[in-house]
Amino acid sequence: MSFENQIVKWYINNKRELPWRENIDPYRVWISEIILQQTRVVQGEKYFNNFIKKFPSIESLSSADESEVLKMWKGLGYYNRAINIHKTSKKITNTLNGIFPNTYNELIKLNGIGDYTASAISSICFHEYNPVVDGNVLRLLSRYYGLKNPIDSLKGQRNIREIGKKLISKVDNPGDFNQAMMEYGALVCTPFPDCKSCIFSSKCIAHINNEVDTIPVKSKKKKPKERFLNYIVFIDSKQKTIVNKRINKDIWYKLNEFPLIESKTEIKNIFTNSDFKKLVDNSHLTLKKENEKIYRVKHVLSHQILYISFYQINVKDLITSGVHLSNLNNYNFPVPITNFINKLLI
DNA sequence: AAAGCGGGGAA
DNA sequence: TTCCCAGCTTT
Repeated sequence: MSFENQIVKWYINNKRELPWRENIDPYRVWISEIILQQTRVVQGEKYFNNFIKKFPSIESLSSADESEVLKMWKGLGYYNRAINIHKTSKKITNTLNGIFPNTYNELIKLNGIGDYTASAISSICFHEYNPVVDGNVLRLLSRYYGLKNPIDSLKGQRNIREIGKKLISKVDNPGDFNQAMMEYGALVCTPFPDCKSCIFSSKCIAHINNEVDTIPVKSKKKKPKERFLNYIVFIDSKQKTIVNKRINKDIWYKLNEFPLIESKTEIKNIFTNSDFKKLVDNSHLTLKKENEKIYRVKHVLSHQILYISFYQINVKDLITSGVHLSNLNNYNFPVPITNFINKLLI
């Protein structure tokens, strides 16, 4: 049996029962594909269920506030995915008459949908023969064919896409084939695989040449940059504090935070009045030194290492238009700030 | 072509 | 610690 038919057969017999496989509603498939970008199935599954429960249809999603969509995304990371999902839902509802685009060429024009997602949706929902190229496929095919082009290079990825194109052209169900490739990469041909249980081990070039641990090849190695974030958590006598929204093109775009001073190194000394008068509009606030607490935490992202300090400072004056501490859970904070609030502030 | 963008789980 | 996950967008 050919590779492409063998892996589809394996998929039919071994696939996981997952909520987005209950049907092929393009809305649900689309949401699942966006959630699962750079995200493991086990992590994304609960987000998918919560998201679909909150927004059962594309109309309900399109009429929601952006903050409500971000709330469902909180903790999942790469928050532009949520913003793009919201944008695209509005476009489909308001300018495409609510009709989901049903071809690769139309899908790839939408915000947040690239080659992978357009291929996935068009193959699973509309039976188009577009091969997906994700991390699983790159790993599986580069091992099976013994390819040593770096998989993080455009050339290496284009090559594997061409191979995928030939393979998918010979199967009956392109959606099943694409999901089979990813499922096999996720369950069998993993980064540290158990080749004894692999049905392709007798034909896998990497296995035959004992190169499974060196294929796929990756070229890029970038050192994460270090940043020092100092959050000032003002608290007045009425238990109110100041909350801002991140508006710059940076991490945590459109999420909330406390007043921030970013520094080149870790700040040891306590802030003075002049330090934090720069932070807030109502600079009549005065520092009250007693009851001050400092909490430091290291938070690691893929591309940055964050050294975060929270300075909890009581102020004498009342904060105008502040947020009560018991009301903070209505705001979308990044994970390290949520942890601080839950563990130490409330 | 390269950089920027989260968070968590596994080895 | 290091790797990497159903990638996309901007520079």
